[in-house]
Amino acid sequence: MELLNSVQYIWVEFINMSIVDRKQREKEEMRSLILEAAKEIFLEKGYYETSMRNIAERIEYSPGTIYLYFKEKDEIFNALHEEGFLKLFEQMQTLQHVADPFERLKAMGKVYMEFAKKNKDFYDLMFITKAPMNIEQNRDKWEMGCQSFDYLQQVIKACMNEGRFKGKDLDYLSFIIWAALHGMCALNCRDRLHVIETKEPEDLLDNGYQYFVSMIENI
Amino acid sequence: MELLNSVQYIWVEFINMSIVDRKQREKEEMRSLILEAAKEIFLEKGYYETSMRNIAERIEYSPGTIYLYFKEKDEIFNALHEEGFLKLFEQMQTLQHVADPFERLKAMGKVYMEFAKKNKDFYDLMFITKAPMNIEQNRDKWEMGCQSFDYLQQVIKACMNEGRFKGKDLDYLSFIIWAALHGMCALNCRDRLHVIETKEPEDLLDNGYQYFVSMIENI
Amino acid sequence: MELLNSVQYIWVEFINMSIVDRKQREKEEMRSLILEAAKEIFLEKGYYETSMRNIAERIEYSPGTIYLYFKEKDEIFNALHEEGFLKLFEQMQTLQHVADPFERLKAMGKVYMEFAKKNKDFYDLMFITKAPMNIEQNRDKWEMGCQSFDYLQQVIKACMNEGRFKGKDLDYLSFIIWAALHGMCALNCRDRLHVIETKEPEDLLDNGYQYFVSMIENI
Amino acid sequence: MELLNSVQYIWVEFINMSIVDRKQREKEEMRSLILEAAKEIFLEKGYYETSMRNIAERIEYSPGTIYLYFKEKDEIFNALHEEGFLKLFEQMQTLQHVADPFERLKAMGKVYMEFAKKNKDFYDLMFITKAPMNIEQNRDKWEMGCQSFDYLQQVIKACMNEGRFKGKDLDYLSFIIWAALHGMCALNCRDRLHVIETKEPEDLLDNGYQYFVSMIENI
DNA sequence: CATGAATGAGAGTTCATTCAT
DNA sequence: GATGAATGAACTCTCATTCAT
Repeated sequence: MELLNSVQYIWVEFINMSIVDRKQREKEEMRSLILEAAKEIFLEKGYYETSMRNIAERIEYSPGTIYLYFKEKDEIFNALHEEGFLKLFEQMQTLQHVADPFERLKAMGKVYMEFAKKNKDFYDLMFITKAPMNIEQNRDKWEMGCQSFDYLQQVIKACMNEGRFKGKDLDYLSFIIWAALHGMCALNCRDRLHVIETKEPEDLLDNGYQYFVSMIENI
Repeated sequence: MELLNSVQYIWVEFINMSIVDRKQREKEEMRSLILEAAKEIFLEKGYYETSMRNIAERIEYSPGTIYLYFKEKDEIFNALHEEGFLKLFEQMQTLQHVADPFERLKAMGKVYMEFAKKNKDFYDLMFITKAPMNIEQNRDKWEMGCQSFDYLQQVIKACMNEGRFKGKDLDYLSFIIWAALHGMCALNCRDRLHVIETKEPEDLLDNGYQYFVSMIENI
Repeated sequence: MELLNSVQYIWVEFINMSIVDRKQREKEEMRSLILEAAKEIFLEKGYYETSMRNIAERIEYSPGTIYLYFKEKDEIFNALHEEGFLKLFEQMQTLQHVADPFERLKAMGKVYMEFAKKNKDFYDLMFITKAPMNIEQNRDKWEMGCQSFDYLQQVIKACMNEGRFKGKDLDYLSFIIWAALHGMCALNCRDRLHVIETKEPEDLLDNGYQYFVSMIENI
Repeated sequence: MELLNSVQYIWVEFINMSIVDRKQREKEEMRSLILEAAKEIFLEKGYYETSMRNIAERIEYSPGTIYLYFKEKDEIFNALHEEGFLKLFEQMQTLQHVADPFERLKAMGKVYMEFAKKNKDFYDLMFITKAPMNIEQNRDKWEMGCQSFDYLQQVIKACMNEGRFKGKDLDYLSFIIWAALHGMCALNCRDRLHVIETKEPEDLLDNGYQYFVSMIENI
């Protein structure tokens, strides 16, 4: 009898666990659903034209529902912002095995540009959008941006330790490298590449990267 | 009698002409007045804080009046967009006396960056903002952008004719040059330079330009 | 000819004046319309249940229209508050010819109660409602309340100067006199008089006033 | 066999009864828990800041749960209203040993005012708030108010039987007495005592009571 | 030509209440 | 019995735009 009770108890616990799990999972799924919709609309219309109502309509829920998952509009954008950086970090992880620092630097540039090409929405949000965020969120936001930049600087420093970029200042150098990449990505994000009518955007970005490499090799 | 009629007719026509002229002139003046006000507010507060009411208040007319001169809000911003390009063109004019094409290219870069530094909001509107504009307006917009780019390409071509940038493709080269400059300006415009905590934005831009020069000298 | 011009000028001025006047008048009328509606709804439902939408619906205008006449919800209530006090002051004016201070005090009580009986809505707003108002508005609000109370105190002081209310403190005395009147008015305003089932509210107030008089005669 | 069945039946009934009892008891406990939380929040923040969610959070149940014990928000406030009267009654109980009716009347006034001072929000709810309650609830509400008033009248009648308040009408007299007390309490509740800048609210209420006593002694 | 009153649509947000689980 | 996700209606307030005058 006692054994039976024990078994029953464990069984019930197991059931409960799986219910809790499912709820948890559903909650996560809903958050993702909202974030996905927000991201889409954001890309289409920009920060200011993206409304809570828009997002709610797209996912076919009532506006109030969103507030069960996010405290306020900015929290959504903050979450997207973070998600974007995590995604970028993740893709940068693949470069850990590249031993030579300059090779790694070039590979980073490639990864960065590929990310920007494939995730225009995220890229826009992370590096272009000027959204009014409250202080606390802003700090977090900067933190991820700073981390990214710090990582770039470490790699460039490693290059310098190996004798590259002689006589250059780390900050200025990092800045122009980042800016050159960002310039290409940003022009693409905001559809300015059509100005160059004789080449396709895709083509421009790919060859732009090659020229970028040639630039940092000779600077 | 007939002669008299003819004379009268011509006279009246003349009068009418001058009235039409005056009306035309006044119309232009009013448009300028509105644009000026819109520009001021826009430069102070940015696109989304600039409302038709704001503009009307500043010029001390009623909101409705603006609609007699501009079909809609975006038409005003389109006009500002144009004004921005004219301003940039104008500043580029000062370089006409620079004979050596490479010197001119470098000077252009400087002018471009100074413009972006001193007119953050114009620059934003011209090269970053993804404004909700209708097709017709968009065409005009592209035109000015294309003109700018064409001019850049001409100068680069002149450099190539002098033996610079051997083996490079004009389009790709123009693109990376533009992108590098734009990258720096855009990061500044959207307040991303604070990520680099050890240097001031002003300083970064100035030295970034120097490194940019060094890059295009060695590419 | 000059005379004619002068006459024309005056005539046109006259016309313009009357147009300006009419506009002014219409503006005032609209404000009154809004205030009237707000007052009604306020009396029916109280401060918190009175919404801008309610008010707009009642006057059959769009919600936005109200904002052309009042900056925000509280401004409406502030205006009503002020209007109420002005009305009360006005009715108090009729007592200026009452020379004897005690007679005037009693008359004031009567006027006060009549005001409360006939303007339950205003009275409620002025002396019962606890609305969240911003500081600036609050000061104005208190000012009118203080003025009222000061006036009451002056009259009571005059009575004391004539030998009445011997040995009493002016503040406490003023307070209990005001409170006794307010108590009757407030119970009426919030429909508590039905608790006394054997008398009609009207009757209670009238005779309550008589008993009040008898109280202050003998205190 | 039949006997056995009977016994079984009774036994089962007994068991059921006790289950029903327990359920009943638990239900009561839950109601109390909710009311207690509602009261706390209500006393802290007032009616309009008290939301069903607040209450649910405080007792660590879900909002839906509350609806198993109360049909709607107002039912909770009705219950609180009742509790307020019970509390007041209870405090009045302490006066049962005061034999002399006039002494008791004066003591009642003191208790009433102390209650209002110490339980501003209860007092507000009981005697000032114009709550949006349905008819049935309203009847209950009146009942308690009427009981209170009846009790006051009984005491005053006893005074009259002893020769006090000669020639006065019971209803009018009860009314003015109640009103005088209520006036002081209500002005305090709704923060109007600050109008009297030279005295503290506490002080005003205490001395106001003394003057009230002096009034009913001499009426 | 100019007005300015008015609108309608929409913004972010809150909350009492319901209901499938 | 309890949950908590979801809703729908409400809130205050803003703004581009229209239109009778």
